[in-house]
Amino acid sequence: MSSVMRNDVEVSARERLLAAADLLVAERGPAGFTLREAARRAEVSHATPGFLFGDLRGLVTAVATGGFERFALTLETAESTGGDALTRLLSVGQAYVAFARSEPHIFRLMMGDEYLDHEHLSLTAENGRAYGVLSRCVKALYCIEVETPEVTQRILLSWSTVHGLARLILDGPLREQTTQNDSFIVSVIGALGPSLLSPLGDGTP
Amino acid sequence: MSSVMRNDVEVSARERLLAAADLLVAERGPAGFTLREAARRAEVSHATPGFLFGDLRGLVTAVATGGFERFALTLETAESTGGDALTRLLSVGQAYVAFARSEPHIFRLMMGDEYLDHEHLSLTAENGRAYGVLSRCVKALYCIEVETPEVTQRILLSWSTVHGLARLILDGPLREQTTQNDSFIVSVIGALGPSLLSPLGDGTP
DNA sequence: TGACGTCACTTGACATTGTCAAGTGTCAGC
DNA sequence: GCTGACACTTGACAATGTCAAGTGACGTCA
Repeated sequence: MSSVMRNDVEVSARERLLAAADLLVAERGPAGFTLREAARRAEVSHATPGFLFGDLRGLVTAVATGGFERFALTLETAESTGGDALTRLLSVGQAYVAFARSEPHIFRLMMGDEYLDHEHLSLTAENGRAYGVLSRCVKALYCIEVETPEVTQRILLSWSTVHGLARLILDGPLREQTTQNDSFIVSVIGALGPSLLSPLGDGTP
Repeated sequence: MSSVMRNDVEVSARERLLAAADLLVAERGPAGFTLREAARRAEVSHATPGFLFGDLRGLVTAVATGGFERFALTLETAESTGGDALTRLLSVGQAYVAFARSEPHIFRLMMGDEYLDHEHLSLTAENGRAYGVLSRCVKALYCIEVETPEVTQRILLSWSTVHGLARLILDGPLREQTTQNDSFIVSVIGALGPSLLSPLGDGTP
């Protein structure tokens, strides 16, 4: 029996591994992550991660799943802060970038194709929740219920912009700039306004 | 002597390694890349990559440098195709996404923070060339010579959008969709038009 | 009560990897 | 002919992911 008492509750190897892996990814990033180091921190034998999660991708995918959960929650919270449709959409965009900045390695892991097991992780479903938030905000913007191709275009425009901004900030190009303060981010996202407010049908002549 | 004749010219171990590494990254991606496999393909000993490029990051960084060169060339070509300022900017945006789609692994490597040796690679300089293209296009849009903060905001808006679109297509979220055809990409990038054409000063009240 | 089986791991082993020290052969210059 | 630099190669090491086999606690049924 290798389960351990912590705060008077028995914590399974699985839970300890997941917690250790989460911390390890947050510290070193997906590339520096190691099954054996996770095992060491969780105080289990070196083969336990493989036994419990199948393989490296299995554990990493489990970590990503937790990230998606927090991510969706963050966006949904931002969505519910009120204001008009555009305000809410911009809030969600800021929350998107803020999440990426607060958990850079986890975000990279979630959005990177290389480490995840796409068979096991229902990536579309997980992203679906984030997409749903954006979709609702954009539809509210046009007081429309269904997602026409033109609405999809606007959703993807918003998604691309905030996603790109997040990645540029994380992955170098915008890393060192003083541009990382919030007002800069708000400004760039806000510049999307005219495109979002232009009548549907523009841009697709 | 381990240099090899190919087409009557002597090819150094360095060149063969670089070519092999390039191909290997293109095939397997940065995560699947291995020094020893590159050495095998280049028909040099297993320690040669380390000897010539310092370490893993050294060789990977060299591969990325070649990618940046092709990337900048692609954007500059798109810029020079003529048309008005907005047309040129949208062309550059499409070229940006097209490059990412044509060399997905190399693009991921170039834009990923994890594998590159930022000390050795003048990333800012390399990105500077791509940034320069965008900057010129946006400044032309407003018939302006200097890059004011408001212009910077528009440049970053454009950059974020095309970069985000590229990554969403590469890294999952938009992967399976039929949305990958060119007209879809053109449409999303084109939707940026109203924001870009709105007078400077909008969005920053 | 005791044999049996299952669950949740652990132990041990293996091939593969990045890296480093030391060796080797070739060639230019004196 | 000798020396030293150059451009690698050889050999070794610790670390990693993965897999087969072992282990011991626990529930179940005879």
